[in-house]
Amino acid sequence: MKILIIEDEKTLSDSIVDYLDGEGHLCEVVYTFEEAVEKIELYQYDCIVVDINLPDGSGLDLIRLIKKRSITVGIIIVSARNSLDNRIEGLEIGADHYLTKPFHLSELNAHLKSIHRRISFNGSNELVLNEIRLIPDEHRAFVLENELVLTKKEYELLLFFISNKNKIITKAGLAEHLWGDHMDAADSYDFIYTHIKNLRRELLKKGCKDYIKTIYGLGYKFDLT
Amino acid sequence: MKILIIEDEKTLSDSIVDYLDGEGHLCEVVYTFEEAVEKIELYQYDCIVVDINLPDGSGLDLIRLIKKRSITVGIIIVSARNSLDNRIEGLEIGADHYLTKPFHLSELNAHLKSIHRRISFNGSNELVLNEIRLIPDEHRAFVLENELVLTKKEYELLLFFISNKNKIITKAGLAEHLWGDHMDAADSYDFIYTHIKNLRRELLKKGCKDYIKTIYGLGYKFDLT
DNA sequence: CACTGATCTTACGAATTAATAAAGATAAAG
DNA sequence: CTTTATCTTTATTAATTCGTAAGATCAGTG
Repeated sequence: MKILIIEDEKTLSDSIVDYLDGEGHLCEVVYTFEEAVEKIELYQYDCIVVDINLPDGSGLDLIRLIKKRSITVGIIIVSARNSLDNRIEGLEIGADHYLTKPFHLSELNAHLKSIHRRISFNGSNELVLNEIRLIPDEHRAFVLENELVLTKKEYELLLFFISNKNKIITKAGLAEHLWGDHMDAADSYDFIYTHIKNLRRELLKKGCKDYIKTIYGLGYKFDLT
Repeated sequence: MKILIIEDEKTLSDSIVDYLDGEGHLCEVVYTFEEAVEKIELYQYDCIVVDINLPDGSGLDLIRLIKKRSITVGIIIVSARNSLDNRIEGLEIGADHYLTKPFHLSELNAHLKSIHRRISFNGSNELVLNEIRLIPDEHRAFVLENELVLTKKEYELLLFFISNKNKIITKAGLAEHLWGDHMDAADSYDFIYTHIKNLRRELLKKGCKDYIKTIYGLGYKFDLT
């Protein structure tokens, strides 16, 4: 999942990022209310983890903004205050979970999983698309009953394709989502060819139609039409 | 989209162009205030990306000029200065977004997308014209339920026709919008015939009426009357 | 109706972009 | 520390698109 962390205590945000990276998520961090607003308006995240006490504003206001703009994103509030008021207010305006500092990172992770389940598949814990079936919890993928043998990048690639089915995805867009924003324009995206090729081969090997269409000069499209 | 980049640091402008080309945009670059004024008065752009510090003037003045002339164009400011003043002034006089150097190209792209959304369609993300339907976000076009198979140029051509429906379009006008300023006045525009023909054939193949009327001696018209 | 210039059509080659394979680098596991 | 798996780079081959050129056709004009 792509997660935005809004937390001004650098020690905490660092350790969150470390942990979630290890869990296979892609994290970005901002330290202020203002930065958060900008990020949220420009990019799409699966989930945000937001501290209520920010140096230049309240996390609750950020949530209000998100709801006003009808942005769909999982929301986990983190706060030192443990007042019941805050908790209730947070959940009332649309947050999904509330964590009181200090908390165990595994708690955060559990909440994330619950959000993941909710957004990825409606209740079920599988993601089915024609003959393809993903079990994100377990990082596994099937074509009918055959399990695909995928590396992490290949799995992420497939997941990204599936969650953007029928849309054209540029190589830069792929790079941004799978490799984060640490890419330079000078870099070439040649390695993507390799991953695409490997994913295609594995899908084909397990008897899957080639849904990954190349859009010459632009990118790729996972085409189910 | 057709985008004018006004940035005197050649390294930066080059990498911007590279990136945006990859995203399917058409870019032109100028390096000075004066050149920018000239371009803006002569041609039409969907968006400009303007550095505030230009060798012969201020990007802010350029924006003022644009507003004074009531030219409609998306404006993204790029600046090394991070003073709040500049930012506020830029946005106040009518810029849409502000980027502080250094920035990631994906950020710029996100801003462009937001502008694109605003100008392309009012709320909806489809562009419907009789039996033709465009989804600019996805670079796709349909005739009723049949998807058209178009190359980049063909798609752009169709989009340009549609956004200038019922207007006469000269070959020079077409060349300017689809090929930018990389054309010499001495060049002939014969290659346009080929693209027009290919587009017509694909439209016809998918059962579309021939809306592209030839105006002998003048150009073309996408005629819906 | 024939002439002229504009437009259409077709086919081909250069340039760009993508796919593949294999080697090298990096990271994870034993 | 060694081994293994995964990721990235590099080089080669294949595919697609764009634009050119040349001939055919069409519209306007005297």
